[in-house]
Amino acid sequence: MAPNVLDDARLTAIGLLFEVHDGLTRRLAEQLSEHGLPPAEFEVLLRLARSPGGRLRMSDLAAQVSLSAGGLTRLVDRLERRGLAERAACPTDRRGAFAVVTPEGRRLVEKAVRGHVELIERWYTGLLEPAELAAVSSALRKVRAAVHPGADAGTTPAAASL
Amino acid sequence: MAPNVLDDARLTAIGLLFEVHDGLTRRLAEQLSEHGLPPAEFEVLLRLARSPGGRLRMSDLAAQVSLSAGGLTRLVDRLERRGLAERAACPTDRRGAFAVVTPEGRRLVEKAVRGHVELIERWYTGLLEPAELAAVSSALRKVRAAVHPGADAGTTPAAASL
DNA sequence: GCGGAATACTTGCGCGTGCAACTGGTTGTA
DNA sequence: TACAACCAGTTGCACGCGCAAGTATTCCGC
Repeated sequence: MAPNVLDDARLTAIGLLFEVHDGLTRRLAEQLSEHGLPPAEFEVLLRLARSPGGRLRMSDLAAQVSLSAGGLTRLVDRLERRGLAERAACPTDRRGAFAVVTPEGRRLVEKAVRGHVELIERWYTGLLEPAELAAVSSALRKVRAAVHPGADAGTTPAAASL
Repeated sequence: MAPNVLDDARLTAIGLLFEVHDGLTRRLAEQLSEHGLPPAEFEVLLRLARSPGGRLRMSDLAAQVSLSAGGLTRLVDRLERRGLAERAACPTDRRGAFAVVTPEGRRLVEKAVRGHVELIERWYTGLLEPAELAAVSSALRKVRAAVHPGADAGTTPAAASL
């Protein structure tokens, strides 16, 4: 084991994080595709379904799901074509638009989310002791606060002023 | 807060993991692009540079970096065009091919990796107490073992027989 | 040692995404 | 009121990727 720059412990530390992410993504995507839902579309529907009025501003949604504005435009296009979401004008700002889940979209996420959560339990949360999981989450929360501002764009008025 | 299926704690637990991943990816990609390296190409070069002889079988490499065979073929094509890697025939199996880092490729990763590690320190490892980081890594190792078999394809002879 | 199944890589094709340019709407300044 | 800077969302374009089909080689049963 050469004390090489290429073998830095920090490199393997994020490597671990990334590999876990890939692995989980893969498993979860498989299950979601049984419902005809790519992961990104599932996440958008989920976030809409959780929001008051089932709606969110396009730009807030884009920030939450880490998608570019253009990417989100087309994603919502696809959802709209399938009748899972629709757009609504923003009364206070005529530039803006809301994305809104339709009842059908809501039914679909609620159906898909059950198996989804089961898989999370099987491949992630269930593999760890409760205390272990709590420790991981608390650590990740710190990191998220640093690297992913706007994770909760549009959820709290205060968040906008950060 | 409705005790809704959509607000399951496990959902927010992976959400956290995924958001951290996105955030880190974004920051790191920015730095790598200063060296003209997309993250996937950096990772491939890094893994090659760390391997004995600077070489790895295409299929092992694909498994390690979670890329499809086709995807890796083209990624190595790009590296080859830039003179950062090349292919070598496998003497024992004429179907197979090795990807090999060139000296120039090695110079580039070694140059890029310094800033890369600095950013990891700043946005991940440095944000956590040593014990905290150790706990996270130990937990993630368990998860990886479950969800990402083949994370070390081609590194140990035993791994091939799983 | 012959024929079929499995394996290692490559290629054609379609799709989702980011980036940059564009349209229309809003806010600030004088 | 007029003008400029800015902002929200959409569209054109190029690119990287997965999937499935194709080619070449190796492995296995008989």
